[in-house]
Amino acid sequence: MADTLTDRSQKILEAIIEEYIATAQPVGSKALTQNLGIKLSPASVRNVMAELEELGYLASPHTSAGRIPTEKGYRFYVDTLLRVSDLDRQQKAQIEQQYGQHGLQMADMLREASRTLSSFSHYTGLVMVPRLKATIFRHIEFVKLSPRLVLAVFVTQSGLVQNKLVEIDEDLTPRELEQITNYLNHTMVGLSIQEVRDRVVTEMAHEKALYDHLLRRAFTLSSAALVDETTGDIIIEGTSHFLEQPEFSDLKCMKRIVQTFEQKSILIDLLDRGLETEGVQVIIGSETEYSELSDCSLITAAYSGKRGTLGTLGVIGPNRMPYSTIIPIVDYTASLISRLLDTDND
Amino acid sequence: MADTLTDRSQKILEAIIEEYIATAQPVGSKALTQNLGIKLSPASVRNVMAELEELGYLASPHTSAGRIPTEKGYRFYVDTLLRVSDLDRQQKAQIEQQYGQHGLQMADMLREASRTLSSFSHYTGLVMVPRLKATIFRHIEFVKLSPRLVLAVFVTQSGLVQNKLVEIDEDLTPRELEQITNYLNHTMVGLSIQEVRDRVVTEMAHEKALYDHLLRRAFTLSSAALVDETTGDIIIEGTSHFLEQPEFSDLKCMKRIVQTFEQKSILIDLLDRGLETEGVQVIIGSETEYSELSDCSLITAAYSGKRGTLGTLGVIGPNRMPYSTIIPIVDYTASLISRLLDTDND
DNA sequence: TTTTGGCACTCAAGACAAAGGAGTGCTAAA
DNA sequence: TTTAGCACTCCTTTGTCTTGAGTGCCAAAA
Repeated sequence: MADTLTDRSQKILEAIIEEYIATAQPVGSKALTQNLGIKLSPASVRNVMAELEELGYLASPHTSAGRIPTEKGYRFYVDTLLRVSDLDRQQKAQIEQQYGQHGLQMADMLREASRTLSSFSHYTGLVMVPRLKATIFRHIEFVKLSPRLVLAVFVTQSGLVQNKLVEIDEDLTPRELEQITNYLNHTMVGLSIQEVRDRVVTEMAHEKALYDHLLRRAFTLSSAALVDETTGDIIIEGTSHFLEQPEFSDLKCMKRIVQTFEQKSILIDLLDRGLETEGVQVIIGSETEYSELSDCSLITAAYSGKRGTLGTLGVIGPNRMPYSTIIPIVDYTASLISRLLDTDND
Repeated sequence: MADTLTDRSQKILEAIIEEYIATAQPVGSKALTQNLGIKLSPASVRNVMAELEELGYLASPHTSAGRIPTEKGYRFYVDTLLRVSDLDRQQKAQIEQQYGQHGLQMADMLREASRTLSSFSHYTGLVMVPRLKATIFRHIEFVKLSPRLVLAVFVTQSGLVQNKLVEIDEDLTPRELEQITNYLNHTMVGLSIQEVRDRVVTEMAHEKALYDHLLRRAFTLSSAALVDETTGDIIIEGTSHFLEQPEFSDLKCMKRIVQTFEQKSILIDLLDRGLETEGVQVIIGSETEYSELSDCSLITAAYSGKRGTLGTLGVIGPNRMPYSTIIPIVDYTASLISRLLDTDND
């Protein structure tokens, strides 16, 4: 019972998985020999199917139903059997078109990416908003809201605007605020947030800074403003596609998934995992390590700006997803976003 | 057959509606006389029920089921029968607590409001983000992203940050941008956006401005930056609560509603309607004038900042909603948000 | 005149049995 | 090694029957 499948077994497994993906119905031996390209008798196919079930690639819901793929089956399919083709020119153009018209503000672009992912895949689109940490300083501005409250508005290299309320201990005059702003904008521009933070830390340690009142305040303010919210954020579009999936017609199960989406934190964690990975990543069912999503799969890819990875995006749907069509969509969207972020502003 | 109901009819109608709201089951004559406070025989109740059905307040799904309220029934209930009590001290404290911990950035606060509305009502929370038009100028900042592209970052009185990409015809030096920024921030602070726009228009018409290069540019830039996006935005939380409602167990119908939510535009329109209304507004079923939402009701209220109404918020759920408990929640949340926006920054 | 008890009627929902069918596993023959 | 045949399983569908909740109406009671 070698773990390597014969060519024939693989062909049959592939046919079963693809048929199941298309129909959501257990696949029987007869269907395989009749409509799908299997040139064997049903009986032979049955033998192979029994073997595949033995090995854990298939399962049968009950005796007299056909077979459905297991997670292991999907995993093997994705790793070994699947050939993903590139999108053809027309599809690429269609996707690209979604972004063309817009004024292309960063946040809008990411939202549009999520929409596009959803509508082209017919599943749910996910886009992670870049972490502050991963971005590059372009501009910071402090707006005084009340004597002790300052709104820090921070613009990244790629045009993303983040803002944060900062409480301060001592009142600052508008003049002082302006000086601080100018100082920071001159010294920090072009640095990554990580570098900015390092700089602030080292300079603060430096004795000289302690004597310069203004400098000290500048550093205090900026370090408060640039604290990374550990939460991160994520743009989800097309949750309603889940309602189309027959596997989730059970309302209880459906609700658990939608609630998981609303809560976001789990999805953020899953998207985070793709940050360090090159290319498209597929997470199937329990590989998510969350029981809430044990029937869901994710297809993710990282996108990047000028200097390294900014975030990830992808699609989530049931395990039974047409991987061969969705993987290129995710892949292309990620590279498109990367390109747009790169060329847009320099 | 007068359209005015007798006292007795009203009592029975009220009991039926409240029972139906609680159980989602058609209400029969027996149940009314046994458990609910109706001191009549089932037969008498039946007579009244037949009459109420005749008048259009009730309907029967089929002969041998009880009665369920019609839209007209709910409308009469909300307008005439319903006595809403204030929230008690404890509930108010509980709601307030949700905002206490936060750093209370405007956007976060609105999101939190939507969450709170949803979790306290067990339905779906809606919060409309203030329209630019309704806000008051506090600060504007231009960040140059590329030679022809400027990011305008605009902070409102209440600390809401909006930003917008502006394309410009001619290159501006950082120095010029800074001057423009300073000029606008000095002259426009405290004005409503409407006033700022008026001002820009009149000044532009003024001959003098035409000769002042910088001034002209300042006005061009600011008018471009302050164009009101007609779209508006809305924060929706707790869509998953819809999955709990037995009336939407039909997936087809469920999906239509969730898609309507995702699209947002219809909800924006509905929330817009509450802008000019004082107090809590209830929109029942087909009063929405959207067939997609013909089985949904909204409870909305406007919230306001220092100077007049900023936006609306509310709850959407099935027609069968416990209006008596939700109306005070919406009402209190609206006033709480108004208070927070008022006191927070001055 | 209003209320109530009685009674026949309706209709959805649930239980049960029978039939149908899709698919399997196994065995023996090709 | 493949395939045809066959018994077996078990879900699904269909039809029938029963049950029960609730109604409408009528005649008697208040």
